[in-house]
Amino acid sequence: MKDIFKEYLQKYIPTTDEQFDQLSSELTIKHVKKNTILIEQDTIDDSTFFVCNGLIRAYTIDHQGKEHAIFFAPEHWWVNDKNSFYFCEPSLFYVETLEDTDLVQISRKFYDKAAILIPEFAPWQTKILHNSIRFMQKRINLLLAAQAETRYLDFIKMYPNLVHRIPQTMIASYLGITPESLSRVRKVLATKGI
Amino acid sequence: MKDIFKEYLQKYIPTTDEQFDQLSSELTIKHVKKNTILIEQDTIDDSTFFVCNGLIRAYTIDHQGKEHAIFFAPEHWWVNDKNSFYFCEPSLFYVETLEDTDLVQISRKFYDKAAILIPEFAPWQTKILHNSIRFMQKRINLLLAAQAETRYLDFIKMYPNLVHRIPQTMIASYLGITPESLSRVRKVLATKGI
DNA sequence: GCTGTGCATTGATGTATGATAAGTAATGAT
DNA sequence: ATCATTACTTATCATACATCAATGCACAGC
Repeated sequence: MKDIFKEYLQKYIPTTDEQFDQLSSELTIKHVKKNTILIEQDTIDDSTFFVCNGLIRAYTIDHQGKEHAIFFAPEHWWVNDKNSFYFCEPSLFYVETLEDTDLVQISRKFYDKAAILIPEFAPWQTKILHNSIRFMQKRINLLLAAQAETRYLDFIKMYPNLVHRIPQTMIASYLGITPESLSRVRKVLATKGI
Repeated sequence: MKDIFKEYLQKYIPTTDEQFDQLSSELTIKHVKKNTILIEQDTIDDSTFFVCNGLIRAYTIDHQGKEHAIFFAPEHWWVNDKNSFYFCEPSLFYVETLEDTDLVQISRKFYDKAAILIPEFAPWQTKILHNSIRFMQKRINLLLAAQAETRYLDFIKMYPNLVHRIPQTMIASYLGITPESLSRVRKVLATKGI
């Protein structure tokens, strides 16, 4: 399983097998059943997960008990709660598996070691952060500007292969609408020929 | 004006006057009148602005011609469009002054030079990125979970000193509601005693 | 095969917010 | 100071979406 992570790493930044071996002790393989909670809301956990296979969702629960999907993470995504991982404060959301998932648990130490060992590591992580910021800005703009149908169309365009792996209830909560509304949106789109 | 930026910098990371002088050539002082557009949507501009005094807003215009505030930036904020600044792609939004504003225009080169000259610079920037991500996640969660009144209350809590400097139309667009709705929300809150 | 449980759909009804329009207050220019 | 422009409020009506409740459907366990 670590090999998947190694290959992924080597795809983006030059990493020798020796370098990887030195970092390897900071990595833990986990095979996790569907519907397992990896990070609890309001707890402190500084680990990051790399998804080898499977699917993860991050979500919050509001005071009414309603869930709101913050993001989904399929294969080759990094998952953490910045509040907890970076700032050592209570996490803002839950992180949970939606499928049986193989993942690599990465300690905070890994980042520090990797930054020293591999010169390209830190800049690459910076790029990932920038990417995530522009992604979120796009999403905020959609939530402000577009209505349900547009948001759903954007979702299936962005994640064409996830639409059928994620329950509609959760897609609805990602879009900020109820499952009923999503169902109606889908009905309208179906008459238009998707 | 560069002194304000220098003091700000030295407050967060140890920077000698000599180090700062070496970077100074990558900084340009600008005094900009109210309502001046600094970055156009859909153009490429890799500069970052540091606000010394004044106030800036970033916003998009949708296909209906409506404006949507992405964020506001008062004194001591950094402003850029990641798409343009980091990825050299067309910017996602406009950046405009809401008040007469003094700012430092920072070139992309500044970042590279500073990272070499000052060891703490890159980690500090990483921290700013992480902070901005958790801020945006909070905002997404609010847009998904909360209704107008809660979002407005959160806004005035977050930016107590900005509420009276930003026209309500723009606050409304930040919250994802119409100015009329904001007016209604404010009326209800007024009867409750703010 | 049944039967239960969890999602998705559908319909009836309610509500927060949008759209439009018009009035008032504040701001800025001459 | 006056007038023009912009910003905010108020009112009415329209609508997208929520809520509540019922039904349908699929799959799991027995």
